[in-house]
Amino acid sequence: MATYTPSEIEARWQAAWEEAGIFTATRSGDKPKYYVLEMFPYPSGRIHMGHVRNYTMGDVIARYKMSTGHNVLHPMGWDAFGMPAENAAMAIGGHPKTWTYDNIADMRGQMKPLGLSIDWSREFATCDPEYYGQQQSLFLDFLEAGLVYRKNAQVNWDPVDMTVLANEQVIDGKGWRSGAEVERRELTQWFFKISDMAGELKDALDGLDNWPAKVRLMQENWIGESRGIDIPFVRTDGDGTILCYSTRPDTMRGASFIAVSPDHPVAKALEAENPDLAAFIDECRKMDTTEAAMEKAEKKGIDTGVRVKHPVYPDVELPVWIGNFVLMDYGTGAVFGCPAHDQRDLDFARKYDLPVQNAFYLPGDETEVGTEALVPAKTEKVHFIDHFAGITEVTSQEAIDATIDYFEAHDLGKGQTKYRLRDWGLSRQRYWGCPIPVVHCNDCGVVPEKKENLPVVLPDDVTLDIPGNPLDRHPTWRDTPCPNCGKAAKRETDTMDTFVDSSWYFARFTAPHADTPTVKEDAEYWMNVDQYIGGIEHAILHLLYSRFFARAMQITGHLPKSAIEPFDALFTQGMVTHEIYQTSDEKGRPVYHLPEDVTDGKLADGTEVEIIPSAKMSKSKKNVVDPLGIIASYGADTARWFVLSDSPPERDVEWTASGAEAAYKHLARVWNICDRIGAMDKAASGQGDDDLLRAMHKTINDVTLGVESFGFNAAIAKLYGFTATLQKSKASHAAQREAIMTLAQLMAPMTPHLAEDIWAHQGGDGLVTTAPWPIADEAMLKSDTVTLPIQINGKRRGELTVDADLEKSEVEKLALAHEAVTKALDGGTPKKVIVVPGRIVNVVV
RNA sequence: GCGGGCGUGAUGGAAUGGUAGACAUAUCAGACUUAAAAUCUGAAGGGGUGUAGCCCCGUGUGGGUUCGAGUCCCACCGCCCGUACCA
Repeated sequence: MATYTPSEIEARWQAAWEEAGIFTATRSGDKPKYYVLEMFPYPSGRIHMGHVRNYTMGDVIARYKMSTGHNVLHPMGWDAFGMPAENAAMAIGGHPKTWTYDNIADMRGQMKPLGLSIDWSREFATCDPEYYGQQQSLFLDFLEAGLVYRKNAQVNWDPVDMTVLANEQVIDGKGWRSGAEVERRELTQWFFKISDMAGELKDALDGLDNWPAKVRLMQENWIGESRGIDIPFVRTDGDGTILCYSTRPDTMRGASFIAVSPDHPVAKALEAENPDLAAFIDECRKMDTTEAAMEKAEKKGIDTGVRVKHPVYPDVELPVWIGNFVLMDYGTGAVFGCPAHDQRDLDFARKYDLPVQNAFYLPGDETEVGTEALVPAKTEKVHFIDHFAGITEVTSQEAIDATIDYFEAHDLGKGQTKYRLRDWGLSRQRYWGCPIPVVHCNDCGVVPEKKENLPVVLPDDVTLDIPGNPLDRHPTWRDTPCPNCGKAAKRETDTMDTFVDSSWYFARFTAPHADTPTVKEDAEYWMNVDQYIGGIEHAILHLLYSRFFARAMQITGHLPKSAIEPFDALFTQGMVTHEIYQTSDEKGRPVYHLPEDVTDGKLADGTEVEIIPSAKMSKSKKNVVDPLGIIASYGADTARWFVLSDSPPERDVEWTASGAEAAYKHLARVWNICDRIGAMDKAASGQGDDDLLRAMHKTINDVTLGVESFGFNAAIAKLYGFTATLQKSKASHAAQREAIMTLAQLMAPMTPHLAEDIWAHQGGDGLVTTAPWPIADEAMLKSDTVTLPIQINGKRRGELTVDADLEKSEVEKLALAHEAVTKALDGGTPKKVIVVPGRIVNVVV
């Protein structure tokens, strides 16, 4: 008897697919198109089981759609710019470009043996000048359309290394390399005007029916639409007004102070003359720039001495404080504090001994606020105290609306809809990114590079041995004639955020080598992405930026209007998690190690590593398994089968060696069944043909539903069950042959090589990959009888087997006659009987 | 801090509000074998008991809605993701 030898089978069928060219996507009118895309990988150097799982899922969908008569586009590329390449260059020498392209070659080589149905002719890396040159062209179009602008923004500044740090490089407020206390520094930077589209981006979420509800909710909260009011507070020193934004103007009676951001013009103006304020503002600038750090920091403030008039009670004066918790980017950078009805304001007021006064009570409970702010739901009715707009007992929401009306009527303020979403800062003070194609000219100012001069190519002759952006100190690259006047000028040395690269790659895949960003016919044919698959960690930023880009590309004529929501369906798979292995160098700085270099918590030289359960780590304490080792031992089909069967796609993946072994054994079992059926007497009669075929149609139905709903693990469980049935079957050759060929088809999206081999072995027509998906016969799915559990008071007490189409009343009669029921009733009558046809009977006694 | 999610046997997990633990791993028993491996068959949530049966408990904790809750609601605990310069 022959044995299952995946290495031989897999190489053979991959060659067959290649020769048939079936994964090369071309526009054609006779089939519906289907574009399936997995979030493209960062070329870190080695693929891991998480990648295998991600791309196998996409491959299952792509292959399934191919066999259901679709013209499938399934491309692959590389998100190739970013910090790790620069870090590698600093740590081990060499050039980011070499490191990146070497990694891409390695990873491509590791990916190909998986037998993915990828159209490799469309492959590109975002660091290819052919790609980022088109990105520069897009940038110039966005600039012309008014979608890009410059403004000052703060960055983390390392005063020792004299460089800008990413948030990730700031650890407990200190630079990761230098250990120096990080400061904030203001730079002029480029921004995309995403905030102009905030309302639209929020409203369009409603139409994304095939996105997970949690992602839509996260985006909605992130965009953060709020209805409130801008209220100018008049300064008592006659020096104009301070504009505050509030979503709770109804609590105005309880206002006891104004708090402005340390970056607010009022604060900046006073900084020069007041050393105490300057010291406080300076302290605020020591904090790193992340929202989490700001929110978790102790709430502090300082009185500026400035006073404003209460807009409703002009006799009341409110002090103006600088608060470290007020964000300049949100609202107007100034708020009024109402301690009685906001916990943060209350804590602040108690700390600095500011007045606390209720604006309302709960009806019938006139307790003054103590240590806990009174913040009932906006839908709850509250009793207002002496409200200026004349309202008494209404809900907070009604009070807010009435107050805004009152303020507008009396010209005290203006109702505003604001968003939490800020503009997208795209400037990065780094080398390994897409150069921003503008030139700074002393005479003409900021001048866009001419399109015919694109791409602005990154120079290769740089070194990363000293911190900072080497483009800043490049001897010649920076010097360039002004595109406008021709005089000597200097290039912008900032590069683009890598999120820009990943915000339109899906559109580029439709015409990956065109000399324009997109090609109309291709974009119109292939867009949208029908199924997008990726990690939940991208739920907000990447997906929101891509949605913005699709709109901006539509405005600038690079995408059709139909593609402004570029992803029709989204599936978020579980995280790719890792342990981090760390040691320290002589200066106490962290050094990281690959899992394959760590054995029992030690390096080869015996050094113990610290295992950090930080950001993205492995749930299990086991090391990360190299997919190549698995493929070498068991074959790609085993790896694919296991990563799909192990856990539900939306959860984190965990590898177990025994699971892989079991997957291999199962595939070998299927192969052996195929072998046995091939050797059967073709003419011999058998028993149980009908049972086998019924089981087969049930399995077709279950697996089809499973694949369509991303229930891959459940689909595989059904395939296990059907394999066991087939294994024990004594049916005729014809029935068993039909069963094994159907089994091969159902397994084909997951284990395509094995499926092809079985298909060929049984004399199937052509390739199983292109064979039409089997269709379940409805008539074979129905069964004549059904077994219903009988519950008494919700607890299972017996069961009843009845004809499937028996009347409800008849079922009830039979149930009441059941021994367990008569015993429980003890001669009495039931309070209630619930019969759910085909499901359950519940008797309440 | 804030926003979102998750929590079920020894383990990964299954379960349109309707028999909790499918399927798989590990375990145990049996068949085959001189033996082992491989393969095949079967058992198995915990506890009790009169042991082919029956009863009690059981899906992080505590409440609630319902004829019926792993599933829906509220509160809490733990973990994970995001938090705008990691990708």
